[in-house]
Amino acid sequence: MRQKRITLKDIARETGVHVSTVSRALDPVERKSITEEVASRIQAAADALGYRPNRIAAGLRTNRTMTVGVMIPDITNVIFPPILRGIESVLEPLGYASIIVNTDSERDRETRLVDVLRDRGVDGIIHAAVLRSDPSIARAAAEGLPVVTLNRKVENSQIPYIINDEDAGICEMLRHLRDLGHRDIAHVAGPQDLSTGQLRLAAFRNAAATLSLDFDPALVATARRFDEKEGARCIRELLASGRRFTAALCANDRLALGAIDELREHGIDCPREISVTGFNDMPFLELIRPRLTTVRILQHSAGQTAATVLLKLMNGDKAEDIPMETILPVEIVVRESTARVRQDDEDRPA
Amino acid sequence: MRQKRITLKDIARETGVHVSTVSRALDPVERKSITEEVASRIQAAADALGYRPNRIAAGLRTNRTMTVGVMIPDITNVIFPPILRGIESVLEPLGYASIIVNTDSERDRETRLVDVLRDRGVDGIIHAAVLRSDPSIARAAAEGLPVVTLNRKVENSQIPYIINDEDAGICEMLRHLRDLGHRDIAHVAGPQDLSTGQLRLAAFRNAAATLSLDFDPALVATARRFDEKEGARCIRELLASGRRFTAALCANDRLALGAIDELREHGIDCPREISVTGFNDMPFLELIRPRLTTVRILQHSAGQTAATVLLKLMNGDKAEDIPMETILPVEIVVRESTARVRQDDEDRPA
DNA sequence: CTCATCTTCGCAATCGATTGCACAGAAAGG
DNA sequence: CCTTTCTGTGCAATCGATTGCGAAGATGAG
Repeated sequence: MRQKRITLKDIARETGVHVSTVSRALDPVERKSITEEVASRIQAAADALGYRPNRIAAGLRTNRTMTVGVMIPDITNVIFPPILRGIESVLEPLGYASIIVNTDSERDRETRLVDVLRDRGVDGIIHAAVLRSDPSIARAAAEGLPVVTLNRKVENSQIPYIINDEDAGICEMLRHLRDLGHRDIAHVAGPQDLSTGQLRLAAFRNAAATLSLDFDPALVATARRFDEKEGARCIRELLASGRRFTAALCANDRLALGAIDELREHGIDCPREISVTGFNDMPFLELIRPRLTTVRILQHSAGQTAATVLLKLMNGDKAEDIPMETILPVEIVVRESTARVRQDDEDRPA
Repeated sequence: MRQKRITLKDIARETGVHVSTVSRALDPVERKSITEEVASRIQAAADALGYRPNRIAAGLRTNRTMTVGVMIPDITNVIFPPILRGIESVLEPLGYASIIVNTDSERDRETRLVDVLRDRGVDGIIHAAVLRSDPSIARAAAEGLPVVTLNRKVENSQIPYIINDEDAGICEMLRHLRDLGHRDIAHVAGPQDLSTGQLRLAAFRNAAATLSLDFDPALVATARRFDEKEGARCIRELLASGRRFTAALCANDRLALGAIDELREHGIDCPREISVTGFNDMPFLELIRPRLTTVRILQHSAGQTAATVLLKLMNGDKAEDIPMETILPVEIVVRESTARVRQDDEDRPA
């Protein structure tokens, strides 16, 4: 049979004091307003009975559930689990638990899930979904719910955001390719309805300008999803266009892996004939040949940072203590999928 | 400013009825005990005001939170996210949310997290952790909390469990190797304090007997963790032992991948000289050469099944309607890492 | 037309913890 | 020794929804 829980009332009966006294004695901050002797007697009784506070009841009264909501597109996407561990690493020791929901990047799901989280009384939300617009989360934030976004910013809002320095990552990567002698560099862009896809394309364009490289719209192929199949399709498209290119900078690792596979199908060797780069540095990359040159993102610290900012928000810290924008550094990791452009390619006039 | 929530009381005031009437009108099952006209008036008011029930308050009264706890070793392990999606796919449509915790396979963490979940009043727990013993979860179940375990059973308990037919998987794989002419087959075993590691070693031994193959303890190397590095180390160990083997059946994919890499380091080709097999069929395997022959586990359906059984438990279904044991089928997927044993090897007398 | 039966709804208790306020007794000050 | 100020504890309301019970009012049977 289901054991009935020990409540404050039980302890009160046991120790002969009022439940409010018990409540105070067990609260670390209120405890000092209670005679030490009484407090420790209560503490002892609580321990003896195996008292465990009922967070539901406390939550009803205090309106704090010590729970946060985390919204991500899809947990099976390998970049998210490390983020979640990062979040957990700062929140869990403080007694917070998190409810994780997958939006599958569908707008109506996203809207519904925001409500689901609010109904459950979460104290705050970390929003790592990637749709480029979503009124529901903005509304929630406007109504006072602590919210931070990860990997993207919500326009026209006061929502703090944490992003990776993707601009710098793309730029460094492009510089790396340029330094290897590449001039005709294609971009396999991600879906343009996802913030990551759009941001990285913009970054690519900017980086080209910064490095005084030509930006040729014909050398941009846009994927419909972030997967290998689309990476392959984009490369086919680029190849079919007849435009010459010696390198392809892809908007993420999976696109790059698909691209390399497809090149191989066409008898084109990476990196000897065409260099390919990825983005994210997902796990297991070391095991796939050629080992992919990519941009490493600090997923774990991104999660930690998001959690830290959310905490400040939930604590009601002063606005000036809350960083509205956090840009995390990225680094390029050079492996085997990029190589110096071939002499005959390099010599041939553009 | 934080908007104050609409409560039943607000609707009651608005419609001129008692809050209990409102409560009933909004409850799909109680609704029929209310005049249709009143009910729809209340419904309209609720919609107009944008009423959202406070699950915390309901939870306090009913002692049901519509929340389940899910315990896994580590979310960054690629086999767990599909399980979680499977769980979600059955629970979420019914209004349940899940709190996911990572145990890191540490006993004290596991114990503590069970309490964390209970304090939050979860209605049930799906326990996919892998330690071979853990009194805390058994105690929770004994006290009446609905619990099901995934991937392992808890001895001496009435806890329903869902497992994959690993015995069959190992046996089929061994048969596959035997059919390819292999006779000297090594086993790279997983950690023996984890149920998966232990189960698969036992399965290997049984399968050898079933197939009348020799089981040579000297051809078993035991990994301390389920990762590539340990797979490599085990292969080194086997190679160093001087015992001859033409195939290595590994307890999971990562061990297998490490093994193949290490063989390559030693100038040994897989599959030409030594065949290697994995277990789990994790994502991205298709991208790694040689493509690994492995055992596919239905992670998603395992999650679904666990959730379904947990639901029955939480609904208080009759004991005979609750399957205590569910064994999910597995299938071997033959790719490139296994090949027929070489003639000279085959001919050479054992 | 009366009494029994049903429907429909209101009343109030309840879940367990928190917290503003009141009050009693002790310590302090004059 | 009496007032004033603390200090420690009790009292009771509160958070919002649920639900057993009872009381009107409606309906029906006789």
